[in-house]
Amino acid sequence: MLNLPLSDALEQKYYQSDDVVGIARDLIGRTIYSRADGLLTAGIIVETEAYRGPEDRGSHAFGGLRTARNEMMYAGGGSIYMYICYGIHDMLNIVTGVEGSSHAILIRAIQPVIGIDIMELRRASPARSANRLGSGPGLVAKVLGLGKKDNGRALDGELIWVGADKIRVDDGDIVAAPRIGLNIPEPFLSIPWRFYLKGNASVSRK
DNA sequence: GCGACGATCATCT
DNA sequence: GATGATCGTCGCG
Repeated sequence: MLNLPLSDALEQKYYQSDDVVGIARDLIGRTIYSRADGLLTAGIIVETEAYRGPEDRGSHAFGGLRTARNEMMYAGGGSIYMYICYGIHDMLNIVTGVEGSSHAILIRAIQPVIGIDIMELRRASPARSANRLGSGPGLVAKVLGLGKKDNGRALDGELIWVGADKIRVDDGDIVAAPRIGLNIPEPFLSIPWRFYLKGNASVSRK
């Protein structure tokens, strides 16, 4: 097995900013690592979506809603919020902001880097190519081996973390677009809080 | 390549 | 009882 150098985990301070949209954009090009099942997997984050706490109609915390499901959104930045969508898919979110602010970032797509063979085993049906293994929010959680059981885990380098290192990303290579799959009224529907790496083969299909 | 649709169930009303 | 921050398959031509 190749002994690749791993990037150290971003410090917790990184996640405390109130600018969830800025962090969602900054995460593009960083690597997310998982040791689920004791198996190392990692991928470059190439697509994210910001959900801005109580004032964003698309957020699970809109209006200050607080339930058993979204409780982790209020825990403060540096942990993950996981929930099940459509009864089938686990969604991986990174919580940001200070305690009580309830901002979160959905990781929509990763470009596989480490543990590609493991990711292929975790996929029920075979992907067309390695680049497509994590090209959608449900697939990201699946290939990283993460599920609702991991809700609230800290991004501290134990089970899961985002590396401090970042590949070079030109500002013009990040596209800002409306978020996917929401059924909400304007102006929230068209807010360009989805970010992705232009031309990258691992970005989710529209 | 693209649009339509069914799967499947935790969560909220 | 209705609904989703989705995905894979099917039919088309």
